[in-house]
Amino acid sequence: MPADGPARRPVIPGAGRMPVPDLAVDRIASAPGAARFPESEEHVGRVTLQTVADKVGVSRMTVSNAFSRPDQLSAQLREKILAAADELGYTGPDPSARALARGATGSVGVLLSNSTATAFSDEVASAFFGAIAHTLNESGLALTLLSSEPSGEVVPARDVAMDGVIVYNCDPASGAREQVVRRGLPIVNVDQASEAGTPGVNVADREGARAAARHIVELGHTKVALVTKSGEPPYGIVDPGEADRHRASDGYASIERLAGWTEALEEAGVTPVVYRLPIDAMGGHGAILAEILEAAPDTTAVLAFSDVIAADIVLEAQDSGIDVPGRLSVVGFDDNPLALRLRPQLTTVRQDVSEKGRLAASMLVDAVRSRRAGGDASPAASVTLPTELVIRGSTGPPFEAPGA
Amino acid sequence: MPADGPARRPVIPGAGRMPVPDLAVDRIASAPGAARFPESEEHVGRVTLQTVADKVGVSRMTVSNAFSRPDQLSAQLREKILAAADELGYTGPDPSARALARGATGSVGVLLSNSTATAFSDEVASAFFGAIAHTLNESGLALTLLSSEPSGEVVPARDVAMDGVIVYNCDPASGAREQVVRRGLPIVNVDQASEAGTPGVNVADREGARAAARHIVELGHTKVALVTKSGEPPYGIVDPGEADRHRASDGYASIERLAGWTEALEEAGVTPVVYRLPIDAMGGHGAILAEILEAAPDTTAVLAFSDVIAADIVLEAQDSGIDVPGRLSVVGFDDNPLALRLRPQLTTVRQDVSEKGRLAASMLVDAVRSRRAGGDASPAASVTLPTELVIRGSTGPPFEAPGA
DNA sequence: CACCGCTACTGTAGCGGTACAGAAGCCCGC
DNA sequence: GCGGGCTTCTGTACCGCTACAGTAGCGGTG
Repeated sequence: MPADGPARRPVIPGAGRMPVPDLAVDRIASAPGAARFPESEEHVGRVTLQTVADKVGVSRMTVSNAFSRPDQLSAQLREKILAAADELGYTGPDPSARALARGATGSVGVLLSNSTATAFSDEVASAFFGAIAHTLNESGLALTLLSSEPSGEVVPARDVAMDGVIVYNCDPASGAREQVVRRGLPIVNVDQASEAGTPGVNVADREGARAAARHIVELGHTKVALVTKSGEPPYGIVDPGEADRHRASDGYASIERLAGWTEALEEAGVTPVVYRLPIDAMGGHGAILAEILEAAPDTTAVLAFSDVIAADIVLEAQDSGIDVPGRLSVVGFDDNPLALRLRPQLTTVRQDVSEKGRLAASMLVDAVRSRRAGGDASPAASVTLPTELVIRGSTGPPFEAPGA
Repeated sequence: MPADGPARRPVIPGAGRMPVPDLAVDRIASAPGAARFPESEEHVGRVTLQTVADKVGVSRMTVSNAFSRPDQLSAQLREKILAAADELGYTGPDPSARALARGATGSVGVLLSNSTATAFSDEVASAFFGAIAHTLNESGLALTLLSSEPSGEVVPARDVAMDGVIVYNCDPASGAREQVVRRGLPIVNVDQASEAGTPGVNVADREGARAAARHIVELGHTKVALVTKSGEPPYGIVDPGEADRHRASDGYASIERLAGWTEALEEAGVTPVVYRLPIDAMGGHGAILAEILEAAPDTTAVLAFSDVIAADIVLEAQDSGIDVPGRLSVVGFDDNPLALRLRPQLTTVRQDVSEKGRLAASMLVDAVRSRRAGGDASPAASVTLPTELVIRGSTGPPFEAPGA
C-alpha cells in the first residue's frame, strides 16, 4: 500500500553536522508557517534530489532518473522536474555522491614522476598530455594529475578518487605505482619497464638510439659523446666504469636510449664519453659542450637524450665558433618542434608522442569500461611504438684535422 | 553495555549490485593482482573499514580514526589495525566515500578553453600548468583538467567532483564557467576578463603590448604588421574595418594585446596591418610573412601574439633571405625559452607564467580552505602581474630603402 | 474477466565513509 | 570518596545518490 503517508522528508536537512545546530533547528521549527525566505517555498540546507522531489511532488528516485536515465520517465514529467530543479538552483546530482553510489568517478589519473613541475618541461611532454586529455575527454573522462610524491598526509596515488591510472615514467622507488596496483585500479604503463599482466605503451627508444648511433658511426665518427639524464649523482662527465650503470631512477627512456647508443657504438668499437644531466634539469643547460670538449677535445659528435638538450649544445657550439655540422655533429631525440626551428635543423629520432598519449588513453578507457561492465577484460597486450631516425642538417662527416 | 552483540556485518558486500555477481566473486579470487595477498581469512567482496574492524575486533569508527585521525586512538592499537588492514589488502578509506562524507574531494579543477589538446601547445602554457600542479600538490590537492566542452552526456564542469576551479582563458560562450558558478564552487579566474566578486589573476597584457609597440615606434618604424589570434574567421589579413573588432571568443589575452598594440600605434599615427591566426593553431605556421608582405610590401616590423609565432616569422624571413633585424624587426610575447634559442634572440614581452600559476593555485587553495573552515572568506582581490619588455636582437631601426 | 505485457513511477537498501556526542576507564586533588 | 578532566574507544545518524525490485495503471486478449 502506497498510502502510508507522503514521500519521506529529509530529516532536518543540514543540521546535526553543520556548526550551527541551534540556528538550523530554529529555522526548521519556524519554517512551516512563515516562509520568510524569498525562496519560493522555504528550503534551507543544501539543494538535493529530495528538495526537488518535494517541490514537484514525486519520489526522489524519479528526480534522479530525470537527470541520469531520461528513458525511465515521461518526457513531460522530466521537463517539469528539470524546470523545478533549475528554479531551485539544483545543478544536477552531486558528483561525489554519484561516484560513491555508482562506483565510478568519471576521471582517471596520470601518475607522474616525482616532480609535477617538470613533467611539462618541454613541448614533447606537453603534446603527450594534450593527447591524453583530448582522448579521455572524448570518452567523457576528466584527467587528474597525480604526483607520485606524497605531500603531507596526502598520498595522491592512494587518496584521489579515480577509475584508472596511466603510470607515466614514474620512479619505481616511489612506491606510488604499487599503491595504485593495490587499489586494484586498471593501469596502463607508459615509458615504463613493462610488467607482466599490465598493459603498457612504450616506444622503441633503444632501437631509435641505436639507429642514431649507427648513423654517426656510418658518417665516420669515432670520437663520440653521449648526453644522458639521470636521477642521481654523479652528474657531468662520468667515469668510464660508471658509464653504463643503469639505475631505475634514471627513468626508463634514459636507460633504453643509453643502452641503444652504447650497443651500436660498441659494435663499431667506439667508446663514448658520457655526460649525465640531472633528470629534472629544465633546459638552459649551461656549458655542457665545454665540459665535454675539455675532457675529450677530439669529440666530433654528440648524441643527446632530447632535442632540447641537443639544441642547447648546438647553440653552445655556434656561440663559441664551432660549426655544426662542420666540426661537430649533434643528434637529438623526440623530434620536438624546435628541431625544425634550429639552424641547421636538427637530426633526431622521431617518436610520435601524440599517438603514444592517444593510445595509452584509449587503452585505459577500454580497461575502465570493461571493468565497469563486469567483464574480465583480457589485460590488453602491451604496445611498442616505432621510432624513426630523421636526418637533417646537424650531422655530417667528422672534421678532418688539417694536420691529419 | 556495548555487549549487545558484535559489530554489524556488511550485508553481502558487493553482491546485489554487480551485474555479474558470480563472475565478480570469481574474479576477485583469481585476479592476478589480488592473488598475491596471503588472504589470511577468505573474504570475498570488497574490503572496507568494516572488514578490518571485524578482523581486529574494534568498531568501524576506530579503524576510520586509525587512518584519518591518528590522535584519536592509542599508537599501539593503531599499529595493530594498520597491520590487519595491510594483511587484508585494505589500502585506506575509499576516496569517493570519503569525499561524500567529508564534503571535500581533495582535488581542484582547471577549466580549459574548449580544446584540451591545444592547451598544452607551448612551453609557456606548460610552465603555467606545471606551476599550478606543483603548488596544489604542496597543499595535498590534485589537479583535474576539465574541458569546457561537453562530451556526450558528460559535462565536466558539472559532473566532475572537485573542491574549486581555476577558470583559465575560457571561452565565456561555452557556459562552462557559469556551470561552475552555479555549483557554488570557489573560483579563481586566470587570463579572463575580470568579474566582480570573483578573484582572478591577470597579467598586464595590454601594457606589455603597448610597450612593445612603443619600442617599435621609437625605433622609427611606421609600417607595422600585427599578428594576433582569433577564435573565429576571418583569418589572414583583415580588412581595416575589422582590425580592432574584439570578439570574446578570441580570448582575453588576444584582445588585450591587440588593444595595447593599437593604442600605442595610434598615438604615433601608425595604422597597422592585422593578420589573424586561428586560436588553436599549433605552430608550424606556414607563410604568414609572405602574406603580410604581399599585402603590405613595405612592412618593416611585426608584432606577434606569441614567441612561437614570432619565431616562425623570423625563420620564414631568414629562409627567404630577409635579414632580421636589418630588414625586418620582430617582437614576440611571453618570453618563451625559445626566444633565447633563436638567432638573433627575440625581443619580447616577458610575463611570469610560473608566478601566475603559483598565484592562481594558492589563491584557490586559500578559498577552498577558508570555505572548508566555514569561514565566509572575503573574495580575495584580483591581481595583475606585470609584464616587461625585453629587448634582444630581433628588433632594430627600420631598413632605409636604398632609393629613398 | 483473469491474465499478460507494458510503461511510469516508487521504496528499500545500500555505496563506504566521517562527525559528533557519548561512555568507560583512569588518574588527580581535596 | 567523589566530581572533574583526561584519553580511548563506540553508536548513531547522516553525506546525496543509485540499483533493483516492486507496484500501479492500462490497453489488449482469448
